[in-house]
Amino acid sequence: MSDGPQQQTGQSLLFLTDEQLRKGIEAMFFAYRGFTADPDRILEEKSYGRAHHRAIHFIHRSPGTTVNNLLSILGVTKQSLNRVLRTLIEDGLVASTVGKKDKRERHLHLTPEGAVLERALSDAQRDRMRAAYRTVGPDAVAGFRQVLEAMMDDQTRHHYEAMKDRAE
Amino acid sequence: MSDGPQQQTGQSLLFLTDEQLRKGIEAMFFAYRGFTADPDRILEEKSYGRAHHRAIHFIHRSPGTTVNNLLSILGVTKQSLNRVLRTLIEDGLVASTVGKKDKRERHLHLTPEGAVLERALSDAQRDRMRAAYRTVGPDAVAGFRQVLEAMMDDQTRHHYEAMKDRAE
DNA sequence: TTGGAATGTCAACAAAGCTGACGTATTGTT
DNA sequence: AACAATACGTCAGCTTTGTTGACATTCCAA
Repeated sequence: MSDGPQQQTGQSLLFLTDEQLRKGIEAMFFAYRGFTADPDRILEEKSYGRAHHRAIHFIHRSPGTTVNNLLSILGVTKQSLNRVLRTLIEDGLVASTVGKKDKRERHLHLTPEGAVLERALSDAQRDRMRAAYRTVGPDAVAGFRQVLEAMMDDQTRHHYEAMKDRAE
Repeated sequence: MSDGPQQQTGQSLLFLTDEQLRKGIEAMFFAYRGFTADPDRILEEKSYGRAHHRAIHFIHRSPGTTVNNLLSILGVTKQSLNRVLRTLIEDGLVASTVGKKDKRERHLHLTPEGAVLERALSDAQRDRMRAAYRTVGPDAVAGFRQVLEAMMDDQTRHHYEAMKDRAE
């Protein structure tokens, strides 16, 4: 064969070789380390971990969200999330208020102090992202986002889409 | 101002807004879950974890690598890696042989059985990657790789580059 | 009104990271 | 030859963050 099993519509399928895919896999692995490195440094000072960061991020994104909702976004068990939330509440970074309609629910908000940490974390993470984006330009960034979205699970993509256009 | 602080060379900087960057951050977070989901399922059956997967992957990539080298690629402590390596060796997936030139070193290889698991894991991970790549096309994939590479730490990028073109 | 479903909390355990200390074999240096 | 440095393995103990199981509270529907 000269062009692979699929019908070629004029463009090469060389980007689908195992070798190319393996490079993508390794790039993803190594890049994720960079992605978390800067916030990790800030978190370490305060003795928090990535789980705290994720909780803070999505509470900031969806103020008033319930524990259950946060659970399904983060994809962990409620017991695991609860431990993190408890410390954040004790430390005064997150406020938990009993639901008005349904008293079983707890609505979560960042306190002013929590918002300060959120800002520090997301600034750090955005700085690296911005530098990368600026280096490669808008077309590459568009491709980046397309691949990531195509890589998500359907359920996960649902969460992502739901949040995506909320504030634009 | 009408066009932002930087000098515009004709193209918009809208892709550098905080909002766009936040979307990229969330896309990265959600996509990484998809990225690991398929191998995770296979690993769970065998009571292994992601740490085992990473070790197997890079031993496959660099047959005969030493423990020290693997350590610096993975970015963990030797105690942590050793725990994983020990179980893989006990289970007969990895072979550790004393170095010929330097007898202090141990050279790591996958056994045939280890290669079988490696293949299963990377097939699963590649399938998803391939589907994503195919959906978005080669230009988007090129952008994806560019952004990931720009996001890495310098040290990490060094490991990535060193491995990148070994087999093409 | 009562029993089941939903929401959230507490307890105990496991995986996988970490530091620190130490032993052993080997290599390199003085 | 003596000594320091390197590579590796291991023990002990700690932290973060995931898990399952048991339980209290609240809501809703039969």
